[in-house]
Amino acid sequence: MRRRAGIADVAQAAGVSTATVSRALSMPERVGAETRARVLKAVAATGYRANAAARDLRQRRARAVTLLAPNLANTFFSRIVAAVQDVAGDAGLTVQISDSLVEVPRLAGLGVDGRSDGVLLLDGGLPAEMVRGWDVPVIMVCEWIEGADLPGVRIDNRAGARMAVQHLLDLGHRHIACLGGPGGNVLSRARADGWRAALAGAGVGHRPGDLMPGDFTMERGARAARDWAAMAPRPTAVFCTSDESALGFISECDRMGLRVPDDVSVIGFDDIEFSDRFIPPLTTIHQPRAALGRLAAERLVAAVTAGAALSPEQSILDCRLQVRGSTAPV
Amino acid sequence: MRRRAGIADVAQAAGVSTATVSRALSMPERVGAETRARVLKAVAATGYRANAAARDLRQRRARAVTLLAPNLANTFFSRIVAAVQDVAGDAGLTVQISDSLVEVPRLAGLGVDGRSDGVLLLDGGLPAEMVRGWDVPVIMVCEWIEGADLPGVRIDNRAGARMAVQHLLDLGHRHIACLGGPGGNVLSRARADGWRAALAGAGVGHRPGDLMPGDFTMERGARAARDWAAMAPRPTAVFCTSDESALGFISECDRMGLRVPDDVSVIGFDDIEFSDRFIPPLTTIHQPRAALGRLAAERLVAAVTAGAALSPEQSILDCRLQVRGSTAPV
DNA sequence: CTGAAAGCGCTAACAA
DNA sequence: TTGTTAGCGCTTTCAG
Repeated sequence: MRRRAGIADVAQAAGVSTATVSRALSMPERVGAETRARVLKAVAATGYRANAAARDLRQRRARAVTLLAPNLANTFFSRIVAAVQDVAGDAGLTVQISDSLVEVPRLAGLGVDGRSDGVLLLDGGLPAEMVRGWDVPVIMVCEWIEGADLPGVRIDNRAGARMAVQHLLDLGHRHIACLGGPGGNVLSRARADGWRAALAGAGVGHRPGDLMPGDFTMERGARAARDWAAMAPRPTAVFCTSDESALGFISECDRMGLRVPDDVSVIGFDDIEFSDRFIPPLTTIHQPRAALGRLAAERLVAAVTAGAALSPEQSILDCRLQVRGSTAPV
Repeated sequence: MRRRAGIADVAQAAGVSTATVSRALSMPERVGAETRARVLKAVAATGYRANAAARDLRQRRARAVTLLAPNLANTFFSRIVAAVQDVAGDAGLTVQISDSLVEVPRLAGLGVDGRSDGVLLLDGGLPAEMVRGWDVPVIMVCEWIEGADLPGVRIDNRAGARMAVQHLLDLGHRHIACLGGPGGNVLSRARADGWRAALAGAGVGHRPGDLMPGDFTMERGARAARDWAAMAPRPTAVFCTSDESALGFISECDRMGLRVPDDVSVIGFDDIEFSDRFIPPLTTIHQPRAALGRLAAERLVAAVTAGAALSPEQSILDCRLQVRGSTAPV
């Protein structure tokens, strides 16, 4: 296959300068109609396609944004990724994905190597000073970094957790366990706080063992179910800080011959795809993932295309209680 | 914030030429020890970081691969995406994601705009001539394009489907429906073929209505369950060509007061995360998604870094029957 | 071992 | 309206 045509080939074929070709393609109105036609014909004849990398270098921008998340395999992220891709794609920006769990040196270069115009950060666990070292705009999605006050898009996790626990209280439960998330994670903390606050608000106590360690995964949820079954007295309800762990919990209950919600009420957090179709359907806090991804992408794209800084505000989207079949009165 | 240091700034600070700085950084052994030290000091002092975009342009490569899939929101893809990211990242390549469902013109530019060195294509529905028009290597993952014989990595879907149906036959089922996938999709066809072949091999017949239209989604699976319930006689087992649709099917059976596997055996295809923890756990054909993504990425990365063409072979990975609780003897 | 100079392929001032 | 001329920031001959 012969070498791909460059702008010079087109210019020659059309009998004009390369500058004219460039203009005919990117600002057609500033070129004579007849010239433009000649150029377009030459483009068609040569099969010319502009080299985006060269244009980007010249214009000192990358026309790309980076999505940085821990564990891309997590299905929680997929909807967000899709929404981001959608918005960015419509704006003519490429989306690059990266794993935030790789070594810091590799990450540090990300925001400064000229290959990305902005970052969507879904991991609140990165060192604030590293993120500050990037010289492209950064927006946090879902999570946030304590003390680095970056622009962000998220829900009020603490309030969501309170709603969840309040729902259980409303059903008459008075012994409510909480299955936590990964240690150190901001969401884990906020949601566990909400659990505590709801109980305190209702004057209901809890024992040390009622806050069960977790990590948002199904396997860990299953393990928690076994631990729960061994407790005496058993909590009559459990607030799982993620849907995945709730699903794992329920599944393991089933394997132990215990029924949800008859033997224990279970509520989750996130409202992932499968929750609605689980058996029983999972009562949970709905987190609008597509909207979160979309809004974050829109804010970032706006900043990037305007060449402006991101406004530092936090966009807080609503979450809501989605009552389904996994919770019942005591 | 002051302007980011360029290679010229470093050169000046170190009292050497830009060429030497470049060499000190990328081929340290070809520079005098003392000079190298001076350069590194200057790098540290200026906070210099090479502009990757400029390097890439000069070297005429993008150090990036593109992952092109329909509907990134589909959880089926997440594991593959993660595996690809992992392999590519380790090789120093960026992963760009794109939606294969956007308009053809936008897609056509993808493989020729100099911003990507290769494509992982997860959509068998793209026009072959467009893909042929790309001038970077392309590897198909999971799906394939009829008639364009591109390198690929996948399982034998027809054989997998046969295994699934054979399992039902072995359990004594003689009236086995098939819930299909999206029309025109290569996987739909291959899996439905496998269903037909297995039945034929066992001398078991099927009626026209036994091949139910589907699209791999849970909602459609649920709808199929209602259709199935209305059939007379009802098939005693159904082979769903995707796990998602199987889960939707089972869930809807539950809502109708019917039990799986007591009232109907259900088998899926893919073995997604949730299948193992569904109630009942889903019997299915395990498709090694991480391995598929990993191998495809490895092949592509090898070709890209060697600057060589991809060998045209199809890598066929093993799939296997994973028996769980959603199937039972008649 | 090091430096000067020529680009990668394109766009943006500036003139004409 | 069009062409000329410089670069974007780096790497890579080619000399020295």
